[in-house]
Amino acid sequence: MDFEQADAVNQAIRLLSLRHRARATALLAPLGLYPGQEALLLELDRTGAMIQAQLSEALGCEPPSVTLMTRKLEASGHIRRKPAPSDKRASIVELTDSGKALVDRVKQLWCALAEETVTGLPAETVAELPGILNTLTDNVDTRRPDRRYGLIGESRRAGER
Amino acid sequence: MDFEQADAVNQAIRLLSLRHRARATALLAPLGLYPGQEALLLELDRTGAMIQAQLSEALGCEPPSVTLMTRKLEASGHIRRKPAPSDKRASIVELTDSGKALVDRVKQLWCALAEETVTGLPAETVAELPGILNTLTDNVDTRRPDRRYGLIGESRRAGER
DNA sequence: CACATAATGTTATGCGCATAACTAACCTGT
DNA sequence: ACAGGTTAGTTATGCGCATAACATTATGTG
Repeated sequence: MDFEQADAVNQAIRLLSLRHRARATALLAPLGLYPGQEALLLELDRTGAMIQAQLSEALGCEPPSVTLMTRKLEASGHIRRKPAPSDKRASIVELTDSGKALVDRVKQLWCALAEETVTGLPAETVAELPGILNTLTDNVDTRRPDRRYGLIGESRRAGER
Repeated sequence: MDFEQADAVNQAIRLLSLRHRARATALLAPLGLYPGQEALLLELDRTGAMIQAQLSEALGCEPPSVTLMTRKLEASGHIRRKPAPSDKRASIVELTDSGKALVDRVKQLWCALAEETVTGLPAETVAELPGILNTLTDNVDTRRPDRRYGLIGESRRAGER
């Protein structure tokens, strides 16, 4: 692969990151949320109460990031943290009523953003999109155990058909 | 579009952003570069010396970000800033010899990263990838003049075939 | 059981990126 | 020629994310 093509790919990913995040920031601001926080709320809504370590795993970010996110979301009243009875180190995170209400609004925004994002693409491409993006992600993922070699069959991730 | 699909798209973009950037960070670290800086160097290599405002435009980030990036790259000796003769407000940014040497190494890394990223995708998909990503980007781009409606024909960006 | 090792979470620090507020220089139009 | 608006750049501040270093609790093995 020559540099032109490589740069086209890398640059496109970089710009998409910037713009998609910027758009998400703008949409979430009226709800008093910063980007990244919505992912935490949605995960709690999807899976239910869980420990921070699980959140870190699910969100794909490091424990210190989760510490800060949970602290801020707790301060704004959308989540609650309580000690885990079975493990004195861990704290269980769950949505408050305020948080549950917010999630509904976030879901709407999320649909609007996704539709806006894929506008103009053929339906077929849209259908393949999550799979393609997840493949790209897995290819550069150094967090999960290295399954970059010997990946058998399809890579599977949340949201894939 | 229902929430499941929407979330699959948004989440995939978010994770790809995180992982691709993380991988770029790891690859650039041995060169003493942080992610984002490589884009500035590559742009200078591609287009030649330019003013910060043009860099801001080309990189798709805000002027204050360019101020900091240029300051750090200047401190590490890869670029040089000198006053523009025709405009006392502006400063011209250009690569130093050290910077030019670095660019060659960055280009190699960039090719390796892109190849790693698209591993396992059919060649046809790889060929369409920059176009798809640029469409997504344009769809959520609030920076450029709003061409989200009435976009005629193809959206064109650097690197598109 | 004791002790080494692992896992959970926190604090400190640093980078990229953003917005807001500001200065200095450069146009315009009248 | 000068008043008003625009543009180039900077500083200050804040968020998300990362890594490093640390304290605390769990756990598995001698």
